Amino acid sequence: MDGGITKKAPVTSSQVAEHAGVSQSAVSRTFTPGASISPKTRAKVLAAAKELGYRPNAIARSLITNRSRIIAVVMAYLENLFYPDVLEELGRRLSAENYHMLLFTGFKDRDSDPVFDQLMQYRVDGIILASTSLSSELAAECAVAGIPVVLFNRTTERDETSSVTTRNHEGGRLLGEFLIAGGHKSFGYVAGLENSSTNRDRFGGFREALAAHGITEIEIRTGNYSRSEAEAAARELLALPHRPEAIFVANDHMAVAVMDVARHEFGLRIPEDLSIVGYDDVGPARWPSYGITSVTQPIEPMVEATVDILMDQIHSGEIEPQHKVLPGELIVRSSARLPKAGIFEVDGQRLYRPAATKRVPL
Amino acid sequence: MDGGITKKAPVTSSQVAEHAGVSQSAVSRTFTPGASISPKTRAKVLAAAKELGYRPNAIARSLITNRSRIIAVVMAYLENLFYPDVLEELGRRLSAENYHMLLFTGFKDRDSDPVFDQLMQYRVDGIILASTSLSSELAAECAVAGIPVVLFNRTTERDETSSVTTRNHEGGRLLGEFLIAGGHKSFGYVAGLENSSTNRDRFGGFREALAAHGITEIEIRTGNYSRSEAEAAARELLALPHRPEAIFVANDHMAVAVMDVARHEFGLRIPEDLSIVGYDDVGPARWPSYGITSVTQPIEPMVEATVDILMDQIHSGEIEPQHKVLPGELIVRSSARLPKAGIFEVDGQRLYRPAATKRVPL
DNA sequence: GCTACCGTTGCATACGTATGCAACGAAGTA
DNA sequence: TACTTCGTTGCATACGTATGCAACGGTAGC
Repeated sequence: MDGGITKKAPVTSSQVAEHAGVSQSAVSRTFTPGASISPKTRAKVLAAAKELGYRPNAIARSLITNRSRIIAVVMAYLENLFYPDVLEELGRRLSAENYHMLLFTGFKDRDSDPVFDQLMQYRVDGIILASTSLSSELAAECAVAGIPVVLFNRTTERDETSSVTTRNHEGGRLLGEFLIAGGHKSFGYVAGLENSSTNRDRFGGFREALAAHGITEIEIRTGNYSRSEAEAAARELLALPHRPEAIFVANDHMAVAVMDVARHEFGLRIPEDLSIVGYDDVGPARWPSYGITSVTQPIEPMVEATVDILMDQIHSGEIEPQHKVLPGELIVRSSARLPKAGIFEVDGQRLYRPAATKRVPL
Repeated sequence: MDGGITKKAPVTSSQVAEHAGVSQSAVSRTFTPGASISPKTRAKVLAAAKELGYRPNAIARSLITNRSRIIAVVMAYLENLFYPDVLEELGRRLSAENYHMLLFTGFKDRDSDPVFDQLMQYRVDGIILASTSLSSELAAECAVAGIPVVLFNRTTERDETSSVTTRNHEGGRLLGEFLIAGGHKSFGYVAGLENSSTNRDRFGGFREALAAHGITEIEIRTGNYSRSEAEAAARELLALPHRPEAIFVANDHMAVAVMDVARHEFGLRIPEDLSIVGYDDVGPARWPSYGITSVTQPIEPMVEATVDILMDQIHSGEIEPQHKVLPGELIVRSSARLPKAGIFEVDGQRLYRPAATKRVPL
C-alpha cells in the first residue's frame, strides 16, 4: 500500500437523490425540519444517505439561506481563567442552539481591525466581544451590516451596542464598604485596563464607598489585567513608605499575582499585614493557597443572557440594543480582615451584605 | 427614530463590477492573489469595492474552491490552563496562515460523535484534537473523507493518525530519577485519564526509573486530570498509614490541587514533609506559591509542528501520517527535595539533567 | 361520479464566487 | 506589413443546497 490517501469528494444531495430514486428537492426537505415530506420518502432518503455517508454541506446551505449558524467570538487573550470558563459555557449554550463558534484570539488588542475583516467575510450570524475593545467605527459597521453584536463584560459610552455585564459599580462599592468595616485606614488600588468599563466602574464604586467615609486618598497603580504588570504594580505599592493596609485589585487574576508578591517578595502575612480583595471569583481565588475575598461574576447567567440576546436579534432580524446587568455576590474568604458584622453563611459560602442592604441582592 | 435596524444585504462582487464598469470576473481576480489582472483595472475595482464596502463572501468562495480555510479545534475542557495557552498560540499561528478556528468545547468527552457530525458539515480543511479522545471509527471516517487530522498531546495505539507530542516516557523517567537522586524512598502517583497516552507514557517512564533502582511499589490513585478528583486522590494518598515521601502528579493542573490538599488539609510542609513533581510547566506551576518542579511541554514548538503538519497535508492533498515528538526539560523548583548533583542553571532557570545524559536534550 | 382540497413531489432557479476558454489588443519580430 | 506571442478581459458555467411554483394523486364531501 502507498499510505497516501487523496481527498475524496464528499457525497452530495443529488447523489443521494439518485440512489434513493427521488429528486434532490426531496433530499433537501428530508434534512430541513418542518419541510413538506412524506414519512415514506423520508425513510428512503435517510436510508440512502446513511448508506452513502451523506452529510449536508453547511457551506452550500449558508450560501442560500444567508445564515451561517456561526457566531464569532473575539477574545484577545485567555490568560485570565475567567475567559476560558466563559468559552466553555459558550460552547455548551451555543451548540444547544445548533450554533458554532469561530474563535478569534491570540492577537494584540490593537490588531482588531484585520480580525474584524476576517469575521465579516464569513458572514457570521452574530459577534460576541469579550476581553477586547471595539472601536466605534467597527460597531457602526456591524450595525449597518445588520449583524448582532454583544459586548461581554464590557460596555461602551453610548448605548448603541448590546452588552452583558454585572453590577461592577455596586461590587466595587461593596468591597470598599467591606474593607472599611474591617477597620482598614489606608487603601491601594491595582487598576485593570484603563479604558475598560469594568475597571472604571469597579473603581468608581470603590472610591465612592471610601469617600462616604471621608477617605479620598487611594494609591493607584496599573496592572492592565496582566499578571506581570500586576506584579510590578504590587512591588511599587508595597514599597511605599506608608504601605496601604488594604488593596483592591481589579480582578482575581491580578490579585493572585499581587498576593504572591506580597508574600514571597515582601514577606507579608495575609490578611494580618495586608488585606487583599479581588473580583470575578475565578478558579485560583477559590484555591486555599489564596482564598481571595472577591465579588462573583456569574458566568452561566452571563453567558445565557448573551446567547439569549443574540438569538433574539437573529430570529427577529431587529437589532434593538439590549443591556443586561446581572447581580454578583461578595464572597468572603481569608485574604482580607473581617468586619464585625454583615457576614452570612449561605449554602456553605460566606457572603457579605451590609445591614442596610441585607435583603437586596447586589 | 425607531431604533431597530434590519439586516442589509451585503455587497456582492457583481455590484462592485457594475460600479467599476468591469466584469464580475475582474472583481474576483482582484481579490485572488496571483490572478491575471492589470494594475489599472485592479485599482478601479479596489476603489469601487472600498466605496461600496465590499468584502468577499468566504462562504461562496468555499463552495467553489472546496476549501473553507477553517480548522476545527476540539477541546473537551479548558479547565487546565495548558489548553487555553495552546488555543491562544493556535490563534496566532493559524491566522498567520489565513486560517480560522471553529472551536468545539464544553461537551463531555463521550459526546464527541455529534461534535464530529457538526464539524464535518462545515467541510473544515483540518481537525486538531486536543484534550479529547477520538474513536477509531471517526478517525477512519476522516481518513476516508481526506480531512487531515492531528492529535495534539495524544497518540493512538495504531499510527494511522498524525500526532504531536513530547517525550512523555522520558519525562516520566527523568522525574523518577530526580526523585530517587533526591533520596526519596517511597512513592505515589496521581494518574490522569487512564486511557490517555500521556498518562500511560509518563507513568511508564516513571515506573521504569524506579524499577531500575529496585523500587516496584507505587501507590496509585486516579485524578482523571480534574482538579476535584485530584484532590480526592490526594486525600487518599496522604491518609495512608505509610504516606509516600514523594508524589508524581500526572500534570501540573492536578499537582496544584494535590499541593493545596497536602498543605491546607494535612498541614504538610513542601518539600520538607512531602515532595511533589508535576508535568506541563503550566502557569500556576511557576507561581511562587507553588513552584512546582515539572517537565515542560513547549507549547509554541508543539503548535508550530501541528500547524506545519496540517498545512503540509492540506497543500499536498496527501495524508501521510506524521508523528512529531518534541523534547522537554525538567525545570527544578521548590516543590521537591533536591538531588546533590545534576542541577544546572541555564538562562536563569534550573534544569535537571543526570550525568549520563547531560549533553542529550530530553 | 364529479369537484374541491390538501399533502407531496419535481422542476427550475437562485445564492456569490472562481475559473476554463476563447476573444481581443498591444507589442515584438522578421 | 504580416505573423506570433502574451497579458488581459468577459462569457459561461459550476459548486451544493433551498424554495417558489405548478403538477400530481388521493381523499372527502356532495
